[in-house]
Amino acid sequence: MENYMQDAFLPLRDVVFKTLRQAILTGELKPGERLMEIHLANKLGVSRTPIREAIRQLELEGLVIMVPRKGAQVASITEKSLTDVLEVRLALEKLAVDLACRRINYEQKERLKETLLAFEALAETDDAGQIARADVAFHDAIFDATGNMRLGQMVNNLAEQMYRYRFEYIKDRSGHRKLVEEHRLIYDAIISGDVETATKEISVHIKNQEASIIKKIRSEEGQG
Amino acid sequence: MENYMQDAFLPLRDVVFKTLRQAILTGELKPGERLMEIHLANKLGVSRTPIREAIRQLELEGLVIMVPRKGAQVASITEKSLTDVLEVRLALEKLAVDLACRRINYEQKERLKETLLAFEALAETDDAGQIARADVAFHDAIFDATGNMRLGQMVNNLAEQMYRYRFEYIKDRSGHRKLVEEHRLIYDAIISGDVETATKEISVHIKNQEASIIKKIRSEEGQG
DNA sequence: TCTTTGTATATTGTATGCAATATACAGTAT
DNA sequence: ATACTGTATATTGCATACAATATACAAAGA
Repeated sequence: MENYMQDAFLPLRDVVFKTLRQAILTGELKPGERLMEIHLANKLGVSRTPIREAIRQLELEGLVIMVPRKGAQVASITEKSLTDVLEVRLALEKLAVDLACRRINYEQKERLKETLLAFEALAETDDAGQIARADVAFHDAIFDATGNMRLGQMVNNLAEQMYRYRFEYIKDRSGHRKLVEEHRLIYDAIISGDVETATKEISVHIKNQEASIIKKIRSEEGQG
Repeated sequence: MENYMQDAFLPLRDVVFKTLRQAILTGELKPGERLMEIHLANKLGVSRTPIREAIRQLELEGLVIMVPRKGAQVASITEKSLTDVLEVRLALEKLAVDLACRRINYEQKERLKETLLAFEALAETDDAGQIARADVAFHDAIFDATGNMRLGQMVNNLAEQMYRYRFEYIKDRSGHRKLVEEHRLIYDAIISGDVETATKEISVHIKNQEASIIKKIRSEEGQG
């Protein structure tokens, strides 16, 4: 936790922000858990000021919720909040592939192909972390092709809020073949400029994720 | 009344945040202008701490940009950043009217009608501030009908980034008739559940705004 | 026993002090 | 005159002290 030397050039508030975000997304900090400033400051070896500023950012990202005079706690994901987020995310992912179909250039096609092949190769392995990163890289290549950076930022922010459950649909290898197939269909559609197929396939892709995450949430509610 | 009580207990950082945002959106603080903590603290009669926290929020909202160790300055809107934002906003506004068509209930229809009539009445006047608020109320009623709060938040955040130019298409009374007509078409489509017409008309509505804002930006660039 | 109230403690909200860094400007050398 | 450099100033980054408020818990009364 105290190894922020590697990012020594960054402001402490950003280091703290990244540290806390990571802790939330990996489940080290669990939904509902309170984020107490003094405690975190001691743990990370900094003062309360950068902790406070980091918590404010996390709030804006939707990862924590703040109650005035009571402090912050890790946001808990309800099925409703998840479907709300996914409803918006689906619309933006569709927009992204639509724009990508129309605007992608040669270099971007090359890069998209690289990320696709990297993902396919990693899908044969069991390294869930690497697979997750390759998945992000593929989608980032699509956003890059849209030429609209803000769109990519917004979708990444929405996607981040369900990273806590991302491993669920990556863990079981039976799903890998399906993921690879979905990516391939999206890729082919974008390369050939087929807007209709691209938006249809990205919808399938997102909805499959939604289904597996909701399944996970329900099972957690069942036992919790 | 409730609002008054809440405002009285609102943390200073939120008061400062609202104050600075208002100053930016009204043009009192101009693009490129530096936001210096001590200066603002003296001006608003508070310490630097709530100023800092407010500036961080403004950064996350895209209204200011921060340079490490140099401070914050009011974000300047380029034509590219504006079209990027509007591209995303259009997709989300379409999603909103789509969902509203399918999900709106009786009370929400009543409220939507009220906001429509209020806007139509105010469009006859010259009070640009009131007209702007009525416009926001109408769109908020649509978001309310979607049942997806997050969608409304996100669109409002995007819309906020062009409030600086909002008065441009409200000021000239010749445009009022067009605005009223557009609202009416959107309203009718939502009430009758006509998804196709609703999304088409909201597109027209947004694109008209885009055109007038871009016109304004270009004229500013010309003289500035 | 249950409720209420008072008090001690914990925690956040705000102000301020100090250190690190950037900026501005004068003075000097070329 | 111009470029460079050193110093003073301005400004942010971080830490800490103090104030305001919420929380927990115990004691007292119904």
